[in-house]
Amino acid sequence: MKKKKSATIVDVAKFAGVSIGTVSNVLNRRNDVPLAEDTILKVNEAIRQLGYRRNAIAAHLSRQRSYELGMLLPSYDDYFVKFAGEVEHIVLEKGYHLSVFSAPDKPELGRRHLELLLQRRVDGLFCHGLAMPPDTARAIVKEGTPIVLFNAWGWPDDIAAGLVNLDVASACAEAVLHLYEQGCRTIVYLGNMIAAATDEQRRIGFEEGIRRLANEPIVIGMLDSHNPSWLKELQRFITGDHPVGVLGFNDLTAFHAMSKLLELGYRIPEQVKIIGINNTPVSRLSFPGMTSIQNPYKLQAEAAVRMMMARLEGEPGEGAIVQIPLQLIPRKSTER
Amino acid sequence: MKKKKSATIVDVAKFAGVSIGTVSNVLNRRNDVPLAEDTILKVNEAIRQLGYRRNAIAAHLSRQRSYELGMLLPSYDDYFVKFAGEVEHIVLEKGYHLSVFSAPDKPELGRRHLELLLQRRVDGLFCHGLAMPPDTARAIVKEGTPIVLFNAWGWPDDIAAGLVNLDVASACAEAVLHLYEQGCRTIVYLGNMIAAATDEQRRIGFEEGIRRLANEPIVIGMLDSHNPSWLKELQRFITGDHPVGVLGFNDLTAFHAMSKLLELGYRIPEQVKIIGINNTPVSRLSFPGMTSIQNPYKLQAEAAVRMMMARLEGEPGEGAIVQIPLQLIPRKSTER
DNA sequence: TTGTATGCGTTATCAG
DNA sequence: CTGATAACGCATACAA
Repeated sequence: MKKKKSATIVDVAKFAGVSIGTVSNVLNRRNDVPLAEDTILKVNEAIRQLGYRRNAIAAHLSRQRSYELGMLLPSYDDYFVKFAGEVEHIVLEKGYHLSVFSAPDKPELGRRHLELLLQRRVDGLFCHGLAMPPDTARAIVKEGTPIVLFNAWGWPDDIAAGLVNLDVASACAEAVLHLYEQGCRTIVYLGNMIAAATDEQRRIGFEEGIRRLANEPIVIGMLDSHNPSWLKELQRFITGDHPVGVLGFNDLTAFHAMSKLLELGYRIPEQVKIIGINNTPVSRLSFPGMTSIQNPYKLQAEAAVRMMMARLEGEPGEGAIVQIPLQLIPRKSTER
Repeated sequence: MKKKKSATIVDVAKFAGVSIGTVSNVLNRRNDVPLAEDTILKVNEAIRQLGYRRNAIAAHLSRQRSYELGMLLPSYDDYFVKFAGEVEHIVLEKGYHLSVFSAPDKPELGRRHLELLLQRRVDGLFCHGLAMPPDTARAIVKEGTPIVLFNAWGWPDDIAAGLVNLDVASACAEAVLHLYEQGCRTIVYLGNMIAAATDEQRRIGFEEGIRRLANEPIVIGMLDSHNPSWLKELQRFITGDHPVGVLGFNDLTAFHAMSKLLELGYRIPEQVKIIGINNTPVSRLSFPGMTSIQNPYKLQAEAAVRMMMARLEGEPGEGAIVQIPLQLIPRKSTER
């Protein structure tokens, strides 16, 4: 119950009848230091008996490395959590600890998180493009802490140790084409102006898709789900000649639209076809099943960690840029 | 770019022309040590100029406290993430850092996480009842690290510094009554045998609700969503005389059932009424809107942190037990 | 009010 | 192969 002080390396050394340096050596199994089989046994036995547990704080101070990595997220949304979980898992295998923070639209809170991480002397930072302004990032890197950015579209590429962007734009363009192929002649993007930078990529892709359809007679619409009249405006597009295609900001936005339309009596996919983004459980479980865009967070996590490790354990090297492709998952909501 | 070594307290002292002890004093603004206004200014100026940032690792080693708290989760499900985020936010205000881990049904991974946290000398642990076996918890507490348990139903109450359980059982009982009041004379629980301990609480509450209806002529059913035939079995309950009430393991399970039934042509809420648990966005956005049970994660987080802080900063005290009430949110899916 | 000295638990260097 | 010993950066009694 009381703060019973735990055994230290000194206790172990005493118990095993060896010196503290030796204990440290068997603890860290350093390959350039040969060890007697017998010593190892003695030390391990002492560790067991005393219930010794290495003090990571002291080790980190001595080593001048924290073996901690930080991650700054804009929110704890489904996709980010999965990404973070994946990164956590991978870096754990490599002996690192991941500290995750999110600062939902609170710049001031974000700075506090960052300061905390920096005070903890994290060895590196994974950072979403929305979670930190570019010049802050540049300053941190200049002071020696590598940063791997993800989903930082439009950032200057001289800042980070790496840049891992989802190719959302291409996926959205593909989605537009898919809607066209399924018979839509009116295609609408239902966005989210609050999440500006994220929204922009979807818009860019949407417009790119439209551009590829330049010679076709289609009507396009750009709506925003934070505008109270989005539903009314959406209804105006539904004329009856052709099905209307809707690409939502994410699965939830798309699902919201689908529910509202069903409630109003529209038939999906006959009158309206809908596509979401992120392929969350709701898109799979809804009726009708909702076409969505799979977000390969695992791939992205692997790429991000690879970059971080290259910087941490290898050469400084160039900051690589990687585009992660997404995949359209067709379901009932866009069938012909 | 290079690992430019950052300024230390020594540099600051030199620059300000004071001693290192003084710098430490102004840094920590200890109230039993008086300071000259002038010294404070000089030191702060030096800190600014040198871009000094305190090394938390060294401070923690010296203080013999890590100001880090750990959290062990069974998964990164929506509810847990929100709870964790809330705890993180609250403890941050109090100067603590929260490290969250999840070990989706991997006992071995869970042990590694725990070991890591212990090596980092966390000051305390928040732990879900599913994330650690009771005797492990007991051993840790005996060695001096306080544990606050949450959703650890059925745990012996002598272990932890505190126990914060959601009163899921009562909420489920209430849900059963709600279904009855809305006209259901057949009431079915659609569970999840994989999440045994969690499922059990729902079962207990469901059965308690049924018991209160002991004098009424009702048919009850217990199904499991992991049994491939759950949907067929559920259909058998739908005879047409009265609406059938379904309580799902969580929103997703309930939503899944609702979608499947809609697909088969059943009408909701006329023929089947459905209740989910957790009140996630999908329950609000679905059509028809799905009645759900609100999980007050913020309340629970506050209670958990309060207990932890009492143990950390105050007296050892008794391990309190708190039951957090949940709230039924009625929507279309259970209307008469 | 400020400075000095010691300790925190490890790692790493370098003689034995 | 093993054992002293000096960092690591800071906090804190205690002396001045």
